[in-house]
Amino acid sequence: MRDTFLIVDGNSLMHRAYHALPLMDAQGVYTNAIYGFLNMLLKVIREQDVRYLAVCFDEHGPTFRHTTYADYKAGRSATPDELRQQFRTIRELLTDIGVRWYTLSGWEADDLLGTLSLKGEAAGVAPMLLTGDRDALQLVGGGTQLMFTRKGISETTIFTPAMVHETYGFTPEQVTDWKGLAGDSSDNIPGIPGVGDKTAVKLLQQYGTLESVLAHAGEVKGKLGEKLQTWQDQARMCKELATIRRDAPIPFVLSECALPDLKKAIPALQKLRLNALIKRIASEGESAPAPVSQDAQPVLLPFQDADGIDTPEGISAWLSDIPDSARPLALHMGDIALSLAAQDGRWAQITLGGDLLMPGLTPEEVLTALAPDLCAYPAIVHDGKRLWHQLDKLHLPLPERYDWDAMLGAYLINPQEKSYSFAALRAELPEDARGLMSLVLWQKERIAADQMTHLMMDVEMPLSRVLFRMESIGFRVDTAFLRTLGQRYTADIEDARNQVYAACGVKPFNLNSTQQLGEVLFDHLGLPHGKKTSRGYSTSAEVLEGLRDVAPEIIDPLLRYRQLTKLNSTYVEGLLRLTEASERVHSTFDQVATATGRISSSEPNLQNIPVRTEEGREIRQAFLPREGWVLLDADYSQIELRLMAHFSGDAALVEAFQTGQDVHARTASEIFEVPLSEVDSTLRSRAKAVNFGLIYGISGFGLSRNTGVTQQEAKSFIQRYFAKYPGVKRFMDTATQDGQNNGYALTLMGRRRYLPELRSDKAMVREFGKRAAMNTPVQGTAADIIKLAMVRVDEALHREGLQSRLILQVHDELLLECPPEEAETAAALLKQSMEDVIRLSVPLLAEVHEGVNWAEAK
DNA sequence: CGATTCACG
DNA sequence: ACGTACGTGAATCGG
Repeated sequence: MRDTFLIVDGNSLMHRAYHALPLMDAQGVYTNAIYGFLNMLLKVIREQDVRYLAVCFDEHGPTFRHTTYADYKAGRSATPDELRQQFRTIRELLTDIGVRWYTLSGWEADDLLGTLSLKGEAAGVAPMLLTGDRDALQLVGGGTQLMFTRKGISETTIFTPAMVHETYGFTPEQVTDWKGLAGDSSDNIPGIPGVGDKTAVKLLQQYGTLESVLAHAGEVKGKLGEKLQTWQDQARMCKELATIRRDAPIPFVLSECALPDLKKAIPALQKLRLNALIKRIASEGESAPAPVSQDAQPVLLPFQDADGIDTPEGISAWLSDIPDSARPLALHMGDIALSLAAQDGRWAQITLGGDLLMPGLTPEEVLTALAPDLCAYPAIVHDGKRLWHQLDKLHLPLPERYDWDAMLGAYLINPQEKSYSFAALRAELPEDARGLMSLVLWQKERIAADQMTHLMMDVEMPLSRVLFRMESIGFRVDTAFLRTLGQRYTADIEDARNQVYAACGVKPFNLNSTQQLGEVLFDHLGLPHGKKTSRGYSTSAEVLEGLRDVAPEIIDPLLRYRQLTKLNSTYVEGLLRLTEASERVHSTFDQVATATGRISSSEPNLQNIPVRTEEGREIRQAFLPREGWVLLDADYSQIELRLMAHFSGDAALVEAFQTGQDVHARTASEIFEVPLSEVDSTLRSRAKAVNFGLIYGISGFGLSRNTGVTQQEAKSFIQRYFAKYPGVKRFMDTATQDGQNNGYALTLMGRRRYLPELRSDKAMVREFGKRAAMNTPVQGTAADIIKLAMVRVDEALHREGLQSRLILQVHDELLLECPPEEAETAAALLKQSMEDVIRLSVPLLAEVHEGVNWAEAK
C-alpha cells in the first residue's frame, strides 16, 4: 500500500471556503476561509491517512489564466480584501507548521498540482489531489486520484479514472477535448457556441479526441457540422487553455512534504481565535513519523557521460547551458579534478593541473571561472567553510550561502562518525560531484525524516558562514606581552625545578616524565602512592594534592612547576608559534567535532585559555581587540541549569530562576535544610557541585571526588536533592528511559546522539550511556541555542550596518570586537539576540562586559 | 600513536 | 561487581 501524498489546490479550497462560510471576524481579522480550509484539510488527513502533504497557490493570491477585459466583464471580480488577507495568513501559518507549499511565478496552482502529482507518482507515493476545480479531472490516472469538493466544501467525492467516465461520460484524457468543445463558463472558456455538455460527450464518444472531431466535421450533419468548422480554431485554443501543464520547474523533495506535527499550528490558531480547530488538533493522536527507513543507503543516481572541460570559457559555456530547473549543482574539488553535477543527469569534469608537466587548468583558474555562478546560484558542496577560504585566498567573490553542505548533513545524521571527509562519507559512490549529489539527495530525505531540517537550514548552514568570518578575522594577540610573560615563567620554572630536585635529593631527571617522577616519588622516596596504577603510578595534581601534608617541600614546587610549564608551553609558546606578523591568531572552528553539538576550536584552541587561577588569567591580558577598538564578552548565565529547569519543569527549580535567586545558595538551603541566610561558602560550593553533577549525570562517586566528602555523604546529598526536586529526578529517569527506548538522545532543536552504550552488556558502559543520555539534551540544547544566537547576532550586526564583529565562541560565551562608538549599541544587540533565541519556561540571561583586553572584559 | 596530564565550558 | 562524573584540544613522554 503506497503512502498517500495529498496535494491541495490552495486557491480553489480557500475560495470555496470563503464563499461557503459566513465571514468570521476575530477582532478585525477575518478567518472564515482559513477555518474552512484547515477544517477540510484535517478531515482529509485523518480519513485518508495522509503521510505527505503539499499545498499549491497561484503566485499572488488568486490570479487567473485569462485576465482580459472581456473576462473582467464576464464577472471575474478581484479577490476581496477579506480573502486576500486570509491568503497571506494561511501561507504564514503553513510555513510555521512546516507544511510544504508551492507557488511559482507565471504558473497557476493547477499546473503545480499536475507537476507534483507526476513527481509523486515517480517517487512511489499515491498522489491525491484535493480541489474544487473540475479541470483537475484530466490529472486522474497513473496512480493519481482526485478528491473533488462539493456543496461548498462540506462533502467530497473521490475520482478514479473509471469514476470520471462513469460520471461524465468522458475519460480523464478527454477532459481538455471536452472543454474545447463545450467550454466552461466558470473558467471563461467559450468552447464552441451552441455545443453543450451532452453534444460534446456524444461527439467525443464517437470520435475520441477534439482533433478527430474537427477532422470529421464534414460528416456531422446540419448546423452542428457548420459550427464545428466555423469555430475550430477557437475550440483548439480552448483545449490548450484547459490543458494543465505537468512540467513546472519546481524543486521537489518528497521528504520535505512529510506531514509535520499539526500541533505546531496551535499558537497561531490561538491568535486567530480558532478554538474549534485547536480542539480538533489537540484531540488527534500524534502524527505518524515520516516513513523513511534508517537503513536506507544513498545510491548513485544515473548520470550521462562526463563532459570534459579544459578551458575557463568551456566552464562558462557549460554553466550557461544549465537551466534553473537542473539546479542546484553539486561541486566537488578533488586533487586531480574538479567536477560539477546537475539535477538533470549532466555532469562535467575539469582536470586540474596547470604546472609545466600536466596540462589542464589551475585550481585558481577554475575557481575564478566558477565563482560568479556560485554567487548567483547556491551550490551543493562538502565543507563549504573550506571552499570559502579557498575562494577568499584568491580574492574571488564569495557566495553568500550554499544550498547544502554534505559535511554538516552527515554530522547531523550522526555526530559521532570518525571522519567527515568526503572520502569517508561517499561510501561506494564515486568520489566526484555525482557522488556528492547522490549523497545529498539522500541526506535531505534522511534529515527531514529525522526532523532536523530546521537545524540544518537555519542553524548549521548559516553558522558555517559565521565561523568562516570568525576564522578569517582572527583574534589580536599582544606578542610583546606574551614574550615578557614567557621570560618570567621560564625563570620561575627553573627555580621550581631546582627546588624539586633539591628536595628529592636526587640528580636531575626529566620532570615532565610521569614515569620517572613516579619512580622518584614512590620508589626512591617511598611516598604513599595513590592506588591508581594502570601503567605506573599516577602523579596527577589530584594525587599530589593528597601528598602535600607529607612532603610539602617537594609537592609545592612540583605543582608550581606543572602549572608554569603548562602555561608556558601551551599558552605562551604555543600561541606565539601561531601568531601571524599581523599580530593575530586565526583559530579553526570545527563544526563537526563533538558528540553533543558543540563546536571545537584548535590551532590555537581559544576555548581553553586559562581563567580559573589568577596566574593563568594573566594570559588573557594578551588577547586584545583591533587597535583602538574594545572587546565585548557576553555569557549565558547558568544556561545548562536553566535548561534542566525547563526540561524537568521542576516547580522549585523553575521558580528559583523565575525569581532570579542565587540557585546554588537556594539548592544548599534546600538540601542541607538551613535558612538561606545561613548558607555559608562551604555549603554553597557543595550545592554547586551537586548541581554540576546533575548536569553530568550524577553519581555518588563522582560527586564525592569533586567535593571531598565521603561517597556515603555524597549519596545522601543526591537523595536529599531528589527529594526536594522531584521534577529533576523524573527528568533523569525519562531521559535514560527515552535513550533506551529510542536508542538516541535528542536536544530541544532535534539534534540527536545515538547511545549504543545503553545496550552494552558491560555495566560500566551502560552507566556511561545513562549519564550521556542525561547530559546530552542539556549540553546539546545549550549548543543549539548559542549557535542560533551566533547566527542572529551576525545577522543583526550586518542588518544594522555595524562594524562590530563576532570573533570567538566559548560554549556559553560570545566575544565581539567593536569600535568604541558602537560598543553600547552592540552590547544591547548582543544581549537581546542571545536572550531572545528561544522562549523557555525560565528566562535566559546573558551578561555583557566590556574591556580593553579579554581579562578585563570577562 | 596511545596514555597522561591539564587547560576550558 | 565494577570503577565512573559531561564535552573538548595541546603538550609531552615513550614504545
